[in-house]
Amino acid sequence: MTEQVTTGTDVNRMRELNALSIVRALRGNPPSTVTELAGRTGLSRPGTDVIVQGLVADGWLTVVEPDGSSVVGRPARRYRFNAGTGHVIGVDVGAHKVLAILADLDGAVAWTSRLPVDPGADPAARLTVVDAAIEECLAGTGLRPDEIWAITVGVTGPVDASGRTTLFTPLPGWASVNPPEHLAARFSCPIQVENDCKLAALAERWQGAARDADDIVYVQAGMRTGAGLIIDGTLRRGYGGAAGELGALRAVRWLTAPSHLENCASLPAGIDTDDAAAWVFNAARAGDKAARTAVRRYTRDLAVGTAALVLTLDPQVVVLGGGFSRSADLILDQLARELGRTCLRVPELRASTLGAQGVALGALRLALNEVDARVFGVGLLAPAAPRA
Amino acid sequence: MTEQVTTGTDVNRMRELNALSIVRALRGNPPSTVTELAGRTGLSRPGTDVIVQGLVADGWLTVVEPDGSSVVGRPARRYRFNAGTGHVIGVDVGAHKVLAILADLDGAVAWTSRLPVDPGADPAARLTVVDAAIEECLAGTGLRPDEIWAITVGVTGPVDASGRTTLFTPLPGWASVNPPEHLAARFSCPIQVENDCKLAALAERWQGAARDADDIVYVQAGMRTGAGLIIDGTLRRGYGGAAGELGALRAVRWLTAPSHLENCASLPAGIDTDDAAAWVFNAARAGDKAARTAVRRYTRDLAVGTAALVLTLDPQVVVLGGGFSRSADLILDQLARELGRTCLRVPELRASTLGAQGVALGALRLALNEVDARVFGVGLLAPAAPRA
DNA sequence: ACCCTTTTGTAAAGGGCGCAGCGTTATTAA
DNA sequence: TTAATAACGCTGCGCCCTTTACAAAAGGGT
Repeated sequence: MTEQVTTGTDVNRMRELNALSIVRALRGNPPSTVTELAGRTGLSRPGTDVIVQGLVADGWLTVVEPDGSSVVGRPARRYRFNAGTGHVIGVDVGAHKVLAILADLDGAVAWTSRLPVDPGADPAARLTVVDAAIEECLAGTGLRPDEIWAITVGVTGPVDASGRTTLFTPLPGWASVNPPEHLAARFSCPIQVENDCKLAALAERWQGAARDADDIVYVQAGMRTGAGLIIDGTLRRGYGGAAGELGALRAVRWLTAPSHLENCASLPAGIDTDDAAAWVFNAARAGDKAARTAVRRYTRDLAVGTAALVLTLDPQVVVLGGGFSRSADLILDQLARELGRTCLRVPELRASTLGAQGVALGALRLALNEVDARVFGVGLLAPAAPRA
Repeated sequence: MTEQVTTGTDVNRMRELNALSIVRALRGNPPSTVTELAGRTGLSRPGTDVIVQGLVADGWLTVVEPDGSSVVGRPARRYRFNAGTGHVIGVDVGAHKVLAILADLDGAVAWTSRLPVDPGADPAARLTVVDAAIEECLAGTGLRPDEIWAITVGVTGPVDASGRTTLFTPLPGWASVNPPEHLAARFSCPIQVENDCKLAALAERWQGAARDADDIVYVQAGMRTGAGLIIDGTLRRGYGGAAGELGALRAVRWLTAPSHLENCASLPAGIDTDDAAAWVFNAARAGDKAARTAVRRYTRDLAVGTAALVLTLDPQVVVLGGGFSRSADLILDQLARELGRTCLRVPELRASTLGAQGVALGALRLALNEVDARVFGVGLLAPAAPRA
């Protein structure tokens, strides 16, 4: 006997689907009237009204009493999706800082907390800073832990299905850490960990430079070089979560590319390693010969791996992000030329527009995706935090 | 005003969905009783019965009168999905041959036609052979053109959204040809063109070496080297249809890899170029030193691009196909070693099991996908050929 | 030969839902 | 004040699925 293959549609399920339909027609739109919702969903107006009343009773929707905006005729009540019913948190665990953002179900940011952390801090100390950043977000908004519906944490290095970074990570000692386990003590909602490049890619598609594209290669250009891939509108992780880790291949020269900047001949002594790249980019912009050469060599090496990604995936857009994307003006033109030499079809090249917030915003988006899948996926649940 | 976002579910649509549900629960299963279908779909037995009777009346299902297989109780009528209601054709347009396969909606092969074609034939001559191969399939099965529900044609070179191979193609003059336009004169069903590597990848997942995997890199190893990518269970084409064309990147050495075989020192004079590779593989298997070196060098170059694909996509399985996959025994071990050196996580390596039929079978699968999406996608239509 | 068990086939009753239609209500323009 | 407009809200209708019940068709045992 075969297992249950497809789920038949009951008459109750139909109403559930229609309720979901109405919520989806309202989310991301300004407050709407029942007539508008009926038009968008294709349902009849009386039917829509009944469902809307039910959603109001459940707390998903709230009434907005009519303002004077109607032209003629009886002014309609408008309904608004109650984005404040639930909240999510996205965290970026970087080498020098922890950035936590708290937002409602529409993704509207309610609080941001940025705390410094010592690059050499051990995992326990780093997790303590994560806790503190999250705590600040809760305190700032007055929310309780059980009012958080999902949390996503962004870290460097590939993340496997269990939320661990087993393969490697630049953060000291981090491989043995399991952040979901740590956070589960305080939060019972779904908690995910994801690679920072992948999250930044997600953010660029959500609110950044690639809002219009479904096939995106995001290249993180910084002291570490990485990539995040969005294919057919969805973030792709690969079977073991290591998709985009092309930098591990010696031949693509991503590992050594930043050394061109660090070893620039005209670099004055005494500049910190972390500031060297910025100095070289500025010098190149000012016309310094050696700096221009260093940037050219860096870009040439960056282009090797980028070309491999472009030829493999044929994306619509390549987004250049990471710390060096502030100097995209120095990189993009040459990158385009190099790609033009090697690629069959050169995609659009764009610079990231999100800056340092990219990873945290991507974490937010992934947390929202989790909520969407659980709460708005199959049927419409009562408004409450999903359990992990 | 926003456009219609989600489609509300009417009570009629519910029955449509349930009918679809039942068809899906029956397809790919042996003939089933109403009770079994009710169990699989979660619908009630009487309700299921009503829908099944409707599907029989529409011609989607046929009754199988009870045999003596029941153990106890009244023997049940069994129902069977009428796979013969429609048929699809998959065509592989190669340099030396055209292979056409005709199958029913279950993918059961009903006729195969393989016709030789001169490697130097111009596009018109090649299309004539395609027509002839299709004609043989129709004649062999006694089907009329309007009983074909979808056709897919596999060609070498990247295929863009319009079905043209504008970027490049190894077939002489082929860039200016639009096979769908040609076939549309005789067939009004949907006609697609797709790259041969992508189709072969599809076939390996359907009936070949990677039936269990959702993340697959298919590498076609032959006189031309190419790749097809299946990510999260779906064939990915890229924004311009050029996904997987990594071979165009000089640095990955796929273009020149076969030359190691062609230029093998121990190759006797007078051997045809097309047979050279096979000779070298045989010689290597027999212990010939120069041949073993040639194979080793070939595999080393093949591994460069394969590593790039694996690191980019982190697939579960890499399938080695193409003409050289007959000699996978000589290639796979070394390929695994090379990948182990460069990749974070080495996927399973498997040899293709479909041989020369791969591309045509993949074309068949893509045609079936088209039918599934159109006829079994949103609702259940009457059993008739969809229009292009 | 008969009855009992098991499972299928079929008919009738019941309930939920969305739709169409129409009267009611609230507001603006004249 | 009246007409026009558009949203609100109620009632009856039809459809679909479910539950319940009963008849029909086998096999097995007495």
